[in-house]
Amino acid sequence: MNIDTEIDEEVLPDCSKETCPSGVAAIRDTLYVLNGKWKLPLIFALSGGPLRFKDIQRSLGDITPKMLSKELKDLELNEFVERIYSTTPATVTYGLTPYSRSLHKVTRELIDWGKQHRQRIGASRKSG
Amino acid sequence: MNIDTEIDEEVLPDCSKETCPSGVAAIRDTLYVLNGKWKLPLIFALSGGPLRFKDIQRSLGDITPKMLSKELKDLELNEFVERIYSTTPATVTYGLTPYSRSLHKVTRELIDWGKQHRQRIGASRKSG
DNA sequence: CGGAATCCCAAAAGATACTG
DNA sequence: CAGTATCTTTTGGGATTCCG
Repeated sequence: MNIDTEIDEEVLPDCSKETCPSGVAAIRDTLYVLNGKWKLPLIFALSGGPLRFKDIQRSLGDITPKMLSKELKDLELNEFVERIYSTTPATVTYGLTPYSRSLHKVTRELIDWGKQHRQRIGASRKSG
Repeated sequence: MNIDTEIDEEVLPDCSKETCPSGVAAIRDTLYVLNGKWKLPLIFALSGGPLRFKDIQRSLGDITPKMLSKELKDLELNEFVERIYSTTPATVTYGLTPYSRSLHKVTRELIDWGKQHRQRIGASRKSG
């Protein structure tokens, strides 16, 4: 726990210009911010309303507290998630920011695709 | 290059049941198949038509041949990409399968979001 | 050009234990 | 409950070399 908590993250990768076509660049931008195994599931888990640390953990199934803690910090930095302090009783919950709502269609498509893909896998495993 | 080329990958993670809500599970399913830095950009890069190895490399900007080779294999296994052999001249290209088209809306949303996010970042860096 | 083989490093992620 | 600290393992990914 040092004083200035050095944050040297780049905002976005440098694949923006003529190095790669704009579509590829845009996808890479998105993936850069939403990278890893947990960020999107976590954001979706909060879409029903703010949750406490332990409840998020349960929603995600098997994330370790260390990972969850780190991911929450990342998402706070990128303004997708905010801590909500409440007194009586003194608890902290994590909720989505307005900006995170811009991800709604992304998560929607990911869910839809995941569902149909699982069906496909199930079907193909039966039929051969 | 051994004989049986052991493939022990699980088709999908086991977060499917009551352990986590269906939306979270579906997102995790999707992310499990499309994980990493390169798969989605790669699929999108091929959406304009089949490309050769070197051309894909150029499209993605800076992927190493080793990574590209690995990612192409992964995507072949999951039936998103297929090799296309052509004679006269003898070349190999990589093209999208019909199934990969089911990802169209996903990539569309990722691109849209990436573009608007980059704008937002640019704007906020100027104003604040 | 189209890759495969090898080596190496950094980041991601998991296990476990611990504190307020 | 809400995290933090340490440690270990796994994966991602780059550099380089080599071969058909």
